[in-house]
Amino acid sequence: MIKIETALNRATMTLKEFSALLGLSPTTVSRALGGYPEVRKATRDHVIAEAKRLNYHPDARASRLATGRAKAVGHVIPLSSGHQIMNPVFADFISGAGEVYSRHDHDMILSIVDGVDEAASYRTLKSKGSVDGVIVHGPHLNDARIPLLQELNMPFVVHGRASDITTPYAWVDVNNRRAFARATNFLLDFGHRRIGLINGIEQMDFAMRRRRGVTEALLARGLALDPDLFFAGEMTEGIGYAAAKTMLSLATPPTAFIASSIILGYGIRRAIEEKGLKMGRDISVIVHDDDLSYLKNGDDVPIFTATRSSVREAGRVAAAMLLQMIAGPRDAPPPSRLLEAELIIGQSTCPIPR
Amino acid sequence: MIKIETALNRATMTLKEFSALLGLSPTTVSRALGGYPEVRKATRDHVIAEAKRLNYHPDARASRLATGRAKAVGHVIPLSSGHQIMNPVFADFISGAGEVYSRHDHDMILSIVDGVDEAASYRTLKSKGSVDGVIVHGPHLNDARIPLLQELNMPFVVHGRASDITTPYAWVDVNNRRAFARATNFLLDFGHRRIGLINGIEQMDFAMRRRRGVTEALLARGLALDPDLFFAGEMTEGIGYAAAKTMLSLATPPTAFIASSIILGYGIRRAIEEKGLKMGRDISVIVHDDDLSYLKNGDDVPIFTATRSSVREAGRVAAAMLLQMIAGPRDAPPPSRLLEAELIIGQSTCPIPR
DNA sequence: GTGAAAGCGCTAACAA
DNA sequence: TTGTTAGCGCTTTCAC
Repeated sequence: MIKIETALNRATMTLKEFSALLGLSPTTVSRALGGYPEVRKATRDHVIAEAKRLNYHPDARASRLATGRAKAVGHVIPLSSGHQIMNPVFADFISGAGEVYSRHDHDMILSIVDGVDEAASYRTLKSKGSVDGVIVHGPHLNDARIPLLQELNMPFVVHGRASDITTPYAWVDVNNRRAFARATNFLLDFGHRRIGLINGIEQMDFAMRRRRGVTEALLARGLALDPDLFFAGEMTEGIGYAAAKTMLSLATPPTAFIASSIILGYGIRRAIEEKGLKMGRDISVIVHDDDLSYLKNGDDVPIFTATRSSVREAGRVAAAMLLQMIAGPRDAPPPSRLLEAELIIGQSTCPIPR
Repeated sequence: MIKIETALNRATMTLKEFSALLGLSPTTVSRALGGYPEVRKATRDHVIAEAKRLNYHPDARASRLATGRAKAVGHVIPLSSGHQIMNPVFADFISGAGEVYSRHDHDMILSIVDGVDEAASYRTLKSKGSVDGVIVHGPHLNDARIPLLQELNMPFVVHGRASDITTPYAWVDVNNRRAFARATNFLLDFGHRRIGLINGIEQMDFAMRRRRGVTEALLARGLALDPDLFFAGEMTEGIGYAAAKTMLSLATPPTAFIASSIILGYGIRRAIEEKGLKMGRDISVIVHDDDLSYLKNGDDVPIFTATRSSVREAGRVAAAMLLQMIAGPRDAPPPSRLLEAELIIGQSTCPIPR
């Protein structure tokens, strides 16, 4: 009795206390809250209303132990690729995924694992049981995490793909190859022949696909990607600037650029203007970017043409996919989705090459 | 017996199985692994070695229930301020905090709560018990989360401060006021008198402090901040561009700018160059930025002068503080740290105003 | 439709 | 120093 009195004055309450308060058994209350069918509607409604009124929430620690499910999903960021988490694209993805998790009452756990013994980190993750599944970020062409997670029988969804891996696995990716082929064709149609490509590091699967999109489009018109007009590196302003500057100093400089990120684009613009040229008049620039949020809300950035797709949406899709894999049978074939990138044409592309 | 045989072939093992394997009691093993003193060194070493060899890790769900501690920290991001998570500064902070958590075997939980009923979200968080404490991001001047968390008796550390709140609470902040006062003095010393300030939204505590730093420095020389030379808004490229463009069109335009973020800086540069002016020659720009990682690794961005401080370090400090609060007595006075921002002077500041 | 009771795998008194 | 035992708060058979 005393217990019940005090329960109301505590920040938190147990199922036993709460059910005693309602004059019901813990079992019934648990079932009512858990959405199990074998409860009378009136009972359920009453339980739910009272839970809300008294702010009762089942202790997540206890239900995790009892069910054996963590109700949590891990997003693992290798510390080595420190740039990964800094990436606004990553933040957007996470934010989309987070929406889905909170809708399904799952936690999102961000683990920064130091690359030293990545395999061990995943083994630990599995055996501690604090997540039911993971999202794999920034896959390399032949990413070791994929076979590892398969071996551990840990459900996972890859954001992107690992082209060198042939066994089936679940992934969600944006059609990078196509987006870059389109951008290239767009420039080619306007007569550009010398197109500079400034890309991300090519161990990353997405960067490789983007280059392939460019080369394929060139090839289709009997052209090849001039090594002098190609650069792959970190996607920073400084790198974009340096790469563009070098290319612009060539005997026959490019008449257009394709850049793998908006940040590279800022650098490229700097190099162009330093040469006394003007973007959109003297030289075309197409910037690929996956939904960079600080260019949203009515920003007027006419000097960029962007190929954008909602990475946030990709996050939502991947999260939903993973939750389904966790809930459903483990032997279902891995679902995957290829999202088409949206192509936005702005004012900066000059129709006629200089 | 059979149980033990199979345990080795399973992905995961219980304490009971593991301890039986070693011929010890579960208690002893638990103590050895948990670092409790009352275990013979030889025993502990053996247990640790075997745990490693057999990849035994205690089930986190069970230990959470048994101890009543979640071994997890929450970072709550209001969805309303969607820009929050997109922010590279936020990513850096998170990454620093994450380092500390993984060193202390704590999980980092990212919750995206929809701003609709934020209070309820925190109550739920508390009563579900899936975190031991939280980090509060992006505080407003009079942030409602602070009294709420205090009422809930949930340990928390604020990244930044809420100036209108007088009750003591734990926070970690960069000295924004001083950084901006310094930047202002720097420009004033070179003779600048018309300095444009392009700031973040002023409900955010950091933005208010930055403006205060500027006005105080001006005031100390008998000057005031001209309303025409002040703009506060979202920190996007487009906003920076628009604000700078407006100011540059004034009858007496500014001879220098101070910008609250590198992204604003990119926009300001665009406006300047569009006017046919050149940064660092015709006009000075000082950009404040908290360790924007994509300007790191040897980037050569001479046109920016930046006041930088390691937000990553702030993340580390805040995380360590919170872990200590969780572990220690609840009645200790809240610790707080004011980190000084590093001032980096580059080549873009022209000594003589135009 | 509801309740009693037995775990989930660990930790922490208390004993030895 | 080690082991025995009783929970932590929930879910889930199994009876009623």
